[in-house]
Amino acid sequence: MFRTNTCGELRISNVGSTVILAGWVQRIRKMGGMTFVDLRDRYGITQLVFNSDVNADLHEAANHLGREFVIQVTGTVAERSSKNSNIPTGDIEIIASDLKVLNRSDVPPFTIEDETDGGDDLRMRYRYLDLRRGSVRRNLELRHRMAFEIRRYLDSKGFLEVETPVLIKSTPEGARDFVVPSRMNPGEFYALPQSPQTFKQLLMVSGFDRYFQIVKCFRDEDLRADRQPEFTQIDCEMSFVEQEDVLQMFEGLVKHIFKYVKDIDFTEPFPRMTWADAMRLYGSDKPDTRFGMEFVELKDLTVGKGFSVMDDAEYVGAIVAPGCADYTRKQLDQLTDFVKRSQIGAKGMMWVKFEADGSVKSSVSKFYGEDELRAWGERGNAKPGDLMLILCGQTMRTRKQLCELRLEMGSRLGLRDPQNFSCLWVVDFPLFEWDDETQRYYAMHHPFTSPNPEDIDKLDSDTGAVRATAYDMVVNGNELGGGSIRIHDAKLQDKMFRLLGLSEEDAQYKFGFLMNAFKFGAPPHGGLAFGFDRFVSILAGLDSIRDVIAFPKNNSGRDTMIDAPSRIDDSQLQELCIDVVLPEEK
RNA sequence: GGUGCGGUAGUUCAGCUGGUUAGAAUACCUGCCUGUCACGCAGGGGGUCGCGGGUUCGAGUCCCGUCCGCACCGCCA
Repeated sequence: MFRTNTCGELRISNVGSTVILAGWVQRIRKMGGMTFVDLRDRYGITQLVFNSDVNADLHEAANHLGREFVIQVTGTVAERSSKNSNIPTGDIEIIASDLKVLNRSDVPPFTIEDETDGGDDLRMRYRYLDLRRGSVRRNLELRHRMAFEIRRYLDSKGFLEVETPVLIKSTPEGARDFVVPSRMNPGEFYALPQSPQTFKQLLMVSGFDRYFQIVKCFRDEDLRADRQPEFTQIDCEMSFVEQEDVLQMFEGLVKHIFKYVKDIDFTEPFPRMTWADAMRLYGSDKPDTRFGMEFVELKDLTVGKGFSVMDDAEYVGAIVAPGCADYTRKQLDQLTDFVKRSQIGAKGMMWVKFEADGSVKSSVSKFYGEDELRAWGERGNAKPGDLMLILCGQTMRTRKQLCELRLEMGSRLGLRDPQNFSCLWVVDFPLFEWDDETQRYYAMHHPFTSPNPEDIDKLDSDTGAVRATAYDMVVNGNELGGGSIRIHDAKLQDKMFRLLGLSEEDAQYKFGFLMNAFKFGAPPHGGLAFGFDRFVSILAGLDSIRDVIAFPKNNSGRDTMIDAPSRIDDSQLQELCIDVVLPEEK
C-alpha cells in the first residue's frame, strides 16, 4: 500500500494511529537534532518530524531530501507541542519511523507556492509544476465543480448531452477556421468547429428537443487575456421555444451555478436591456453594470455657442464621476492622455467641475457661461463635488471612447469589485452589421439568427434597422454567453443568405446540408452558448482565462511547454500532398 | 497588421544624465542550531546584461534591426 491517508485529512482525533503518507517535499526545516518536513499533495500539507534521538539514521536521511522529492513516510500521528492554526492539519504531526524516496527532483525553476516567484512565461513552460501550486489547482477544482453543476442543472431539466464531430467542414463566414488536411482525400481539408452551431440545429431537426454539450471550440484569431485558440463552450439548444423560454431556462442555469458554487443567491430576475439602450447609456453591448455613471447626452445644450469642436460633433456625451471635483490638473491630464491613446483615439476631453462650494469650473468656460454648465450638470444629476467628463465626435466612435473612460473611472473609484457580480440580459440586437470596407451587410450574430417578427417587413426596405431575436448574458462587463432564436424555415433562411450576399450556389455549397434538413420538418428552435473558460475566470475573480485552463496557449497561440505548433516531416507532408512555402522563401 | 511595456544571477527585480571588479532579495550549496512552520545564524558558489549591428576612448545604459513575453487596438459571424 502506497498510502493510508492523504496529506490533508489527519486531525487530532487520529493521534496514536500508524499511517503511511506519500507526496512531495514542500519545505525542509533543519533544527540541528531534529528536522521538520512539510509533505504536500493535492489535499494539503502535513508536517513530518525526524528526531535524531529517536532514529539518527532516519534523521540523517531526511536532511538529504530536497524540494519536490517524492517520498513515502511511515509514522505515528502525534499531537504537536506547538500547533499551527494556519493549516487544517496544524494540530498534528507525523513522527516518522520509515522514509522511502520514491523519486528525486531537480531544483524547480520557481517556488511551488500560492504566491510564486515565477513569471508567466516560466510557469507556462513548466506548467506541470505550476499546476502543483494551490492557487492554480483551486481554479481547476472550481472549473470541475462548475462543469458538474452545469450537468446537474441541465440534466434535471431534461437536457441530453450529445457529442458532435470535431472534424467538420470549413465555413469561411466569421472567424478563421483551423484546418486539418485529409490524407485519404488529397487536397481537401476538414475544419475544426468554431462552435457546433449547425450540428445542434440538426439535432433539433432530429427531435432531441433539449441538447447541451460542454465542448471544445476553435478559432484561428489573434488572442487576448480572455481569448484562446481552443476554448470551451457550454453549448445549448431547445425546440418549441420562444426567446422568453430560453432566457428563463438559462438565467436559471446561471443562478444555479452562483448558488451551488459560490453560495450567492440571486432572488430578483436579471435586468433586461435593449442593445440600443446599452449603446446609448454605456456605449457598449456588454455594459459593466456594477456601477452607474450612465452617459448623459448634451448635444442640444452645447450647440450654437461658437465652439466649433462641439458644433461640428455628431454626438456630445458625458459621464459624471461622483466626488471627483477635486481632481488636480495632473489627474485630468492623465485622463486626457488615457482617452487620446491610440487604442482609444479621442481627440481630447473636456471637463466641468461642480465644486463642493457650489462654484463651477470648466475647461470650456471660454465658450459656456456658468448657467449653461449648470444645465449640463442638472441633466446628468451632478451633485456638488462631482466631475463631469465630456467627449464628442462621431456617435458610435465617441460612445466607445466614453465607454472606455467610464470603465477607467469605475476602476479608479474602486467600483469594479471582482467579487461583486452584476448580471443582465442584453436583448434586441440588430440582425445585421454594415461593413464599409466590403460594402455589404454581415450577420451580427450568425446567419441562422431569426429576425424579430415585428421587423420582418423591413428586411428589404430598412435592412440595417431590423432587430434580431438575439440575446447576450453579460456579467460585470463581460459577454458570458449569447444566442438566438434560429430560423427554421428554409425560405427565410434562403432570404437571409441572399441579404448576406451569398449566392444560391454558395449557400448550397456551404450550408446545403442544413437547408435540406429544414425541408424535413424543422421545429422552431433556439438556444445559446456560454464561454465556459470565461465563466470560470469570472467566478474565480481572474482577468485571464489562462489561469483556469490546465494547459493554455500563450499570446501567439504557442504551447511553450510542448513547443507546438511545430514543423512536420517531409514524409508526412508528402503523404498529405502539401507543399509548404514560407513567406521568406517566396 | 498596429500601439505600448518588458527581457540583467536558478527566480523576481534594482542599476540615474554612458565611466572602476554589474548589485539586492530569494532560491541553491556548506557549516552551526532539538519545536520550527516565510525558522534563525555564519559562510560560499552563481552573469553571453535576449540576439545582431552601430555611435563612442568607453555601452547593461544611447541608436537601428531582430527574436521572445505581456497588455491592448484591428480581428474574434
